[in-house]
Amino acid sequence: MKQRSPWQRTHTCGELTLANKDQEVVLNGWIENKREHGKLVFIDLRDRYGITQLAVDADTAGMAAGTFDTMLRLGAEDVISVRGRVRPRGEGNVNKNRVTGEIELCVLSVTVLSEAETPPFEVLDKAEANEELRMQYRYLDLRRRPLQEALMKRARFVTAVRNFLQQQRFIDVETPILTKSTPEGARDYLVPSRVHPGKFFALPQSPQIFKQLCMVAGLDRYYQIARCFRDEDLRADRQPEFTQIDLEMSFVEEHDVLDVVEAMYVHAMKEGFGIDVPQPFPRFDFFEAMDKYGCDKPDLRFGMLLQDCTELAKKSDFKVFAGAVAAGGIVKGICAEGAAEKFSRKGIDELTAFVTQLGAKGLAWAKVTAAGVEGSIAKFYEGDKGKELIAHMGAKPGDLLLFVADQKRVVHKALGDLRLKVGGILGLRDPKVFRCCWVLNFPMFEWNEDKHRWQFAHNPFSAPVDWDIQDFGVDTENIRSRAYDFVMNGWELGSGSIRIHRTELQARVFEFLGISKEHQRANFGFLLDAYKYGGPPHGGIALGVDRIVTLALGREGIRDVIAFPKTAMAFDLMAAAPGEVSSEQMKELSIRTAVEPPKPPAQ
RNA sequence: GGGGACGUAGCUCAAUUGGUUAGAGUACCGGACUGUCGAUCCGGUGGUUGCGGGUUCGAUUCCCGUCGUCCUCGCCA
Repeated sequence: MKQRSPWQRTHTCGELTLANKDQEVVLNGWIENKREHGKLVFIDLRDRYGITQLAVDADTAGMAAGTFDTMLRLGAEDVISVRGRVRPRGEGNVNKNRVTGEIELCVLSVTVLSEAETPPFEVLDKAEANEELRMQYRYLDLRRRPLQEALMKRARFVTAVRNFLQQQRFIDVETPILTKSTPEGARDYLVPSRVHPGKFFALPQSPQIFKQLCMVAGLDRYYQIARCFRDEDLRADRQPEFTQIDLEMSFVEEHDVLDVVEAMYVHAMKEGFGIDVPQPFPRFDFFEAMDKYGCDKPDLRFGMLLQDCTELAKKSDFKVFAGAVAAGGIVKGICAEGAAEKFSRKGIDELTAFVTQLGAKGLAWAKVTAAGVEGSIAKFYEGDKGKELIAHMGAKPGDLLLFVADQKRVVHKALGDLRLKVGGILGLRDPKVFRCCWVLNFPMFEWNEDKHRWQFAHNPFSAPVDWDIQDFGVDTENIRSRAYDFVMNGWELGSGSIRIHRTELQARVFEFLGISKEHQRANFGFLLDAYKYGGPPHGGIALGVDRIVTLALGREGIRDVIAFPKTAMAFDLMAAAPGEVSSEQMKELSIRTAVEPPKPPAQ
């Protein structure tokens, strides 16, 4: 039999029920709450598994001397071991909100394992303290059930992913954390090398190159729950270090990757969170997604698709419409079902302000009635013209029609965001509903206005749809890459591609992007070299674990699902990191800071 | 780097558009209480109003700077 010290628990705080009636048990945990009634005291004892009520009755036969007084003295967050007898609570005293609510532990003795100072905030299920304080005392915040639940479900999800991939013959491979700076992309976190004075490692922005090298190595299927580091400014959905499900497969085409990931995702969502994600995930061509949803990450929880009205607008008397078309633009509209009476004149003004902020010149609108349309564009759409518009939009009385006329880019941005906003107002974006999709064939390059040159849209290793393409300079904006995104509820959760696996093509992409031969050699030489020795066709994807868990649990931001997150200024309030280091350490690393040491306060 | 919001008791907030001794709930401390479950009742301790400067007879309140937190744009292949 396993050895157990007298103070060690026989059960957790979440498992005792009527089945344990009359048993003598030992529980360990934190005091959550105490309710005194003179000679009777109730204490809620908490551990990860639940809460059990302790009843300390001064008149209990066989109670160890001093137990009652000790219990009276103890308070919130003290850590104790209690020995007692399980007893039913009796009629009218059952707490149905708790698994252990039908019993209580009649305390016979107590051992104080650790006394706690009054905590800086109360450890309650509901977070009442502000985030700054909660991050500073993260270990206290993590005692709260919602946070523990997030960590447990996250762990279950990740385990399900591992099990699935392992079964699909993927190999979990660890790639370096100390690696090489990549010239493009996000800013790197750098680590100075002691033995190579003046030289620096970079923390990986992703294991991208290494996983491709795993393919060249013949591992065939690689995966890793990988930590990635990017030194960019943060957001609610962004941390300087974050976790990806990173995978790569050899001898595959898009559908092979998508099929595996889709099956993995459905499995892990069910195992981790009990969420049923409906399949199959629709697969959109990039331009199809843009046309229908105005963005490359469609929220499929509701319809309200963008509908092209350019042809109708062409012959319109409404100068805003006709004018936009004449200027080479387009006109599109959305139909918000039954929304006519939900938006007052003021409400529509707010929507107008919203799209104006996004670059649109205005918002044309019409409420559909039995007789036709009324609203800002009604006088241009009287009689048959109005009927034609209604028919074109597939609208019925009570619907609200919203239109934007401008250059395509502006229309898609404004109407795409407006669709989300109106959908939100109408309650069509239920956080408990989950709809996934794929978006394929992204443009290979995008124009960088500031740097005045083309840059890759996904990553420089994504293959073009046309393997034999000779000149990237011709019709550049229409060159498509074999890149794809994984999207759920309007959030981009993953991104990947079929890669280039030939030296020559990879070199030409780099060349087109203005990365010199020397630069290529210095930064990607080992990848280009690797391809010389036989690189298999391959492709993969990386999914953002933090975002997936956040969305699945309906939390506000990814900080809620990360054990020890950093602030918006990338600062760890608990550890006070980053911090200063000694001059000896600096000297050893051959580095000097350009920051003036803080002046000592004036005497 | 830009914009916005916030910073008052351990915690969450209030304080009359600049005016008496900065209040409440909760936590904490003391007391009462044998069926509570965010127990209840009575009493009490607790404040550099983030920090620095300015305007004013007088600043939690107005102004400038600074620090911190959050949101957001840029940025994030």
